[in-house]
Amino acid sequence: MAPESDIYQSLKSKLISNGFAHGAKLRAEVLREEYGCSASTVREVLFRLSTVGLVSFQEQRGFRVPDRSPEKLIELTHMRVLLEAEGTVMSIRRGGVAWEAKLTAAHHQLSHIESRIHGQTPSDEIVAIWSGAEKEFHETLIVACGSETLKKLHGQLYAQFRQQLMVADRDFDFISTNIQHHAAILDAALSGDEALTRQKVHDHLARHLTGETLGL
Amino acid sequence: MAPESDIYQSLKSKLISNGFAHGAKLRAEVLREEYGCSASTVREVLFRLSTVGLVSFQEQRGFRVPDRSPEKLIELTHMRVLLEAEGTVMSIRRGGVAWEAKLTAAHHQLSHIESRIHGQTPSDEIVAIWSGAEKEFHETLIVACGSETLKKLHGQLYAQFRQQLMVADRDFDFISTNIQHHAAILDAALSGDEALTRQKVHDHLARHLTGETLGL
DNA sequence: ATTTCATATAATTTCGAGATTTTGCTGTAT
DNA sequence: ATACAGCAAAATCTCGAAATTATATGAAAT
Repeated sequence: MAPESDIYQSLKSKLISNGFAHGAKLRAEVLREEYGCSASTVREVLFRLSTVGLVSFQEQRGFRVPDRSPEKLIELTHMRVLLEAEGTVMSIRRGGVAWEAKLTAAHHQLSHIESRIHGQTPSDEIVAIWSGAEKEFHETLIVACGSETLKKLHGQLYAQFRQQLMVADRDFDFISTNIQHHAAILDAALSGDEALTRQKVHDHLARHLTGETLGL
Repeated sequence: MAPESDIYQSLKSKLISNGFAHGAKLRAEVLREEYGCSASTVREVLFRLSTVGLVSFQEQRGFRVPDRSPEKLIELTHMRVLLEAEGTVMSIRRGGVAWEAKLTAAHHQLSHIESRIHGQTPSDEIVAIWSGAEKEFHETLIVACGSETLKKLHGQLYAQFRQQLMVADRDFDFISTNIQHHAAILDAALSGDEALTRQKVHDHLARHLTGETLGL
């Protein structure tokens, strides 16, 4: 039998990879069958996901997938820039060579995948791999910051960001610029230039601050 | 019968005002009686509180009140400075006169209470009033920032910060410096000097960045 | 045709019991 | 004395059904 934590992870990744339509109702009775557990168990999971912003909840009106909104994406991006820039600078200060090695490795992986995608429309599987590598790179940036609080907060924001972005749209034109952005962040971090690093983290996410990535 | 949202609020405020000992076990069966509902309902509430960091949860081992730790308080303070400084600057830019008036009002209230406390050891009731006013002032700083995401995040952090701080300790010696800090933040904000405002927000919280407020 | 109200249907919320797992205790062997 | 196994007690987790509340349907009145 699937323990509740598994259902939590499974539902979470489905929400983040846009396995549900935005605004769709999430009925515990329906999801119950898919996971082979009771409705109460699903309900608990949905409650937990609602407190971290991945599911919206209204009393007596059940659970829903949050709607997409340009404002929300802009706000989430803003917070990501704030936390990621701060966390990366902290990692630079206290991460040492071990962190630099980890970051270089994460970038190498991501870079490899992105150059494969470059130009063509990738398969579902490639998209999933890219998502994992992109997440890994951005998590590695802040992994040595020394603040569990920052990392947990960033995790919440990143998940909501992904949910808003709908990578499933397959608009991978941005990949080529992404390659340059990620390289620029890596170079700045390795050089130890804190101001430059902050700038490059900001530049990488800046296109989400205008609403253009949501078709505005 | 108390709806679940009431139990959530009630438990939350009890956790924040240190109505439970740090590290204490939170058994659903016990809390059930206090709120006159079933254990399952309490369990759901505890789950929700765990996702926002006010309750710690371990699989098959139940719920606990998070332990106090200097590191945690330092991390929470760091994040508060980051978000509160940013949010206040955003409020300065887009809040207008209406926001300035609200902030002045909130400060006036807080200032009044703090000058009454000054020197003496206050009663439970006064502490509760002060807590409310202090929360109100800091929320007002960021209320006009325009980002629901920032406000929600800050709310989570503020709650955890309060839980760590244990105001119940009644060490109100800091009140006199607090009065000056709050006034300095207000003045800086009203003057429109963004850099100065960031500095004053930082200064106000700086004493929590050393661990001294946890007896180190 | 639109609104209002009563009814029927469906969804949500609460509950307490049964199944599972952990925890504490006791006796035995090293 | 310490370590370990087995047993008992207590706590946690899961479940499905009952109670409550929202939503949809349709009839009557304006």
